[in-house]
Amino acid sequence: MSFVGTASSQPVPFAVVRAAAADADMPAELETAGTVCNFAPAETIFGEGDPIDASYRVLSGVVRLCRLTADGRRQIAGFRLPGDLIGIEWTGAYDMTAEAVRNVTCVRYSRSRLDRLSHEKAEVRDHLLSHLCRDLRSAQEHLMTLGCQSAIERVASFLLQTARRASASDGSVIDMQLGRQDIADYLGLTLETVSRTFTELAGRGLIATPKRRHVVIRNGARLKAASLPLH
Amino acid sequence: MSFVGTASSQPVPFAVVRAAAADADMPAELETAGTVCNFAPAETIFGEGDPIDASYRVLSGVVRLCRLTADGRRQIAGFRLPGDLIGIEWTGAYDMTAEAVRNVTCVRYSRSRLDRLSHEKAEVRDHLLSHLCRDLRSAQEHLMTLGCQSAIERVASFLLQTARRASASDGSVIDMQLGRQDIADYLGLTLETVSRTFTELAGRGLIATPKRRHVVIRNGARLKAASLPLH
DNA sequence: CGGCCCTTTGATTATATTCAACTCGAGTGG
DNA sequence: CCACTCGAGTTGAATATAATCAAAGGGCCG
Repeated sequence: MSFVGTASSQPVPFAVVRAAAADADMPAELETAGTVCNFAPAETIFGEGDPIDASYRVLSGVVRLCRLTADGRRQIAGFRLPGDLIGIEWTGAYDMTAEAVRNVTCVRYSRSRLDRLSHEKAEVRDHLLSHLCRDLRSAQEHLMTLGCQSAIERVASFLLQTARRASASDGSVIDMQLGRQDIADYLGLTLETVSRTFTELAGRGLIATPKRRHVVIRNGARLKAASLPLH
Repeated sequence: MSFVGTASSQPVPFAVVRAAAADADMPAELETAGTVCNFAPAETIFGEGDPIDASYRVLSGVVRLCRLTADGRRQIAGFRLPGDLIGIEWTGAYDMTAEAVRNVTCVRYSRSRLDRLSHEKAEVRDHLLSHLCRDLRSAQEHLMTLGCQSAIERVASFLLQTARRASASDGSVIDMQLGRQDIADYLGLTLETVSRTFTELAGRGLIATPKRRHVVIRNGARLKAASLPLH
């Protein structure tokens, strides 16, 4: 099977998209403050329970936020893309572990500096607040997925969400960087079930999987029908 | 079977507890502002998608926050107890439906007034912010439940969480007001599965169900072992 | 006391998990 | 440049878990 014909030849860089949009409402104070730092694949940016000494803004790559259980089960609460802020919780300790999925670049804001900025500049405070609200909203959306949807619906919703965040349209190749296990832990499924579901969706012609960690939405409308219409 | 001997004779009023604690850090401005209003069982306080014209503080009773899918599936995002604030999202419309589980009393704050208060008084703003953080944290906890736990673990965790919120200790009767369907929709299970799990836990002697919507934790330690140790 | 709704229980089925084998492909070193 | 190797992904068969369908029991309300 071949999708070279219809698929655009340049993969949509899932991990670099949205930076422009997010930067648009980024206060100048945050734009200039902070230090750039890099993380290798699977490297920990901060760990659950660690005292909060810094917050980060993602510049490139994908970050996974996750929690582990005592017996090793993992739940990924979400993926953060360029433009997103992580580690801005107001408690004393991080309540999630943040890990680089593959190579990641961030801007690091020291806690004290961010506190001062958000205290002095209403613009910064509002920006952090709106991020917090976005996180809450996305967690609630995620709850619907985990509580109400079947495997196919979960994967279909996830792919649509991914395509939307990447501003990808039908036919564009999305480089989502994520392996099957990451997707499984995000969706509350096993990696085998995710794999089978990809195969099933590809068989129906709704998507294509040209190469590892890449995906093409071939029929967004039908994919949407396969996902759960939330309202 | 009888638990009258060990169970305290007065049910712990799950729905009235915590008011004292929550009120402790309640800004005086919020304490005095607003109008009291009542809701009958199953009555809608506000609906998902409605324009936000007011926020509420629960005085008594239990409120469920939920979302429906197009085909009628329901996910309950959480239950709100006295002292909790609902409808404080910063978007233009409510993103949840809030319904009274049984009789509920609330204080209603008009949107414009709350906006003004939070703008003028840092104390009020911080209070709203801390509530928002609490909501986010509880949503993330909920994600672990829905993504990682088995039916028994979910019910056990839920009961422990309920007991903690009610400040109930082993042996006290907790009036949780919730029916099996509400618990099921919160935990992402069916009501039959919830019922069977209650039966199972009661059979093991971990809990007792003296009457409808009441529950007694008989062995909190073993119940905790049956729930998922989150870390 | 009667009716209704909530809850429990049972039997069967659907769905996803588990365990296992195999395939593919990307990256590596000869 | 090609062969090799290892990790990621796919596929299959058997199993476990919860959902579904159905019926009966019990408590709370009038």
